[in-house]
Amino acid sequence: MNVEDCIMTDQPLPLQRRTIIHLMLVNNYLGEQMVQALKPFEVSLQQFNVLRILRGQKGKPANLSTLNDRMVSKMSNTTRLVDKLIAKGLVLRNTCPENRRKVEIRLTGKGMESLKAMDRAMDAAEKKLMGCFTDHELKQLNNLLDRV
Amino acid sequence: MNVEDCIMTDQPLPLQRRTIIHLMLVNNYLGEQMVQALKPFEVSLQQFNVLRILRGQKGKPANLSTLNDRMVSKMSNTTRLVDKLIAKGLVLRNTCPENRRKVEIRLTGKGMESLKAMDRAMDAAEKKLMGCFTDHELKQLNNLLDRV
DNA sequence: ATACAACATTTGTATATACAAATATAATAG
DNA sequence: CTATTATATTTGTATATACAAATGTTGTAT
Repeated sequence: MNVEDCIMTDQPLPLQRRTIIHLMLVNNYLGEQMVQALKPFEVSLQQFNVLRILRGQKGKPANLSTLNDRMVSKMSNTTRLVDKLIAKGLVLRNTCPENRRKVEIRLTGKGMESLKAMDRAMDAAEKKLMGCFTDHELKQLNNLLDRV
Repeated sequence: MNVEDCIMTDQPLPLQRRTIIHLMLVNNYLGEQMVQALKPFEVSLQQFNVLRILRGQKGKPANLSTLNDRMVSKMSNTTRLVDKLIAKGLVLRNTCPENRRKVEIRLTGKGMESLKAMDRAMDAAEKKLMGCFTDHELKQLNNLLDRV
C-alpha cells in the first residue's frame, strides 16, 4: 500500500505526516475488508465486536458499560447498537435484578450459532489481511504501535 | 498503547488479530487527537484534508473527482462536504467552462488564511503523536505498512 | 442530426455516530 | 427518613456517512 499512489500526490510528505496518513489508509482498508466479510451476515463490525465480547463473558451476562469498556471503538450509543442485535434475535437484554440501573445482555443460541459462522469469515479475512507479515514482523509492528 | 488494557481483556489474542486491533486502536486515537486539534477552527478532519488538497493545487482549481482521488478517506459525498466549506467562506465552486459537467473548486483568501492557522495546530499534533518514534522507527513502520 | 453510452456531479434516503440532556435507580450525608 | 450526589442507561438532535438513483452534459456511432 503506497501512500503517494493512494492519495495521488507527487510532492513528498514529511515522514511523521506520511506515517499518520499511512496508518489511516491501512486502517480504512482493513475496515472495508472486514465489513465486506461481515456483509453476508448483515452485521456491522461494531455489532460483531459486541457479539464476540458477549461470548468472551462465557455465559456471564454483560452490562452496557462493560461492553463499552471492551469495544475497540468506544461509542456513546451502545444502547441502540444492542437494540439492533435484539431485533435480529442475536442477544437478549434484561434489567439486572440486583441493581435495577444496570442491564444484563447475553447471547442467544441463535447469536452463538451466527457468531460461529462469522468467525470463519473473519478468521479468513484476518489471515488474508495479515498474511503478508511473518510472526516476527507482526511482533515488530505491535512493538512499534505500543509506543503511541 | 497496550491492546489488552484498551479493550480490557485478560485472554491472550492471536497475533494477527491483535495486530489488526492494535492498528484500529492507534488509528482511533490519532483521529481523535487530530479532530481535537481542529475543533477551534470548526472544521472536520475531512474538511481540513480537502483544504490542504486545494492548496496543493497551487491556484489551479480542483474538480470533485480530483478531490475524491486525493482524499485519505474517500467518500461518496464530496459535494456536501464542499457545501460546508462554501458555507464557511473557505472555498469557491463554479462550473467548469470547458466542460460543464465538471466543477471548479478553489480556496478563497479566507480559506488560505484559515488553513495556515490550522497547519500550526496540526503540525503540533503530528509532532506530539509521532514524537515517540525516531526517524529510523518511522521508516520501519512505513516499510511494514507498505506490505499491506 | 439522433440515439445511446459514458461521465461528473447532485440528490434522496437509510443508517451511523457524536454529544448533550433526560430518566431512573442506588448510595450517602445530615 | 429526606435531600443530594453518583451511577447506568436511554433518548433527542444534529451531523456524518454509505449507497443507489437521478440529473445534466459530453462523446460516439450510425
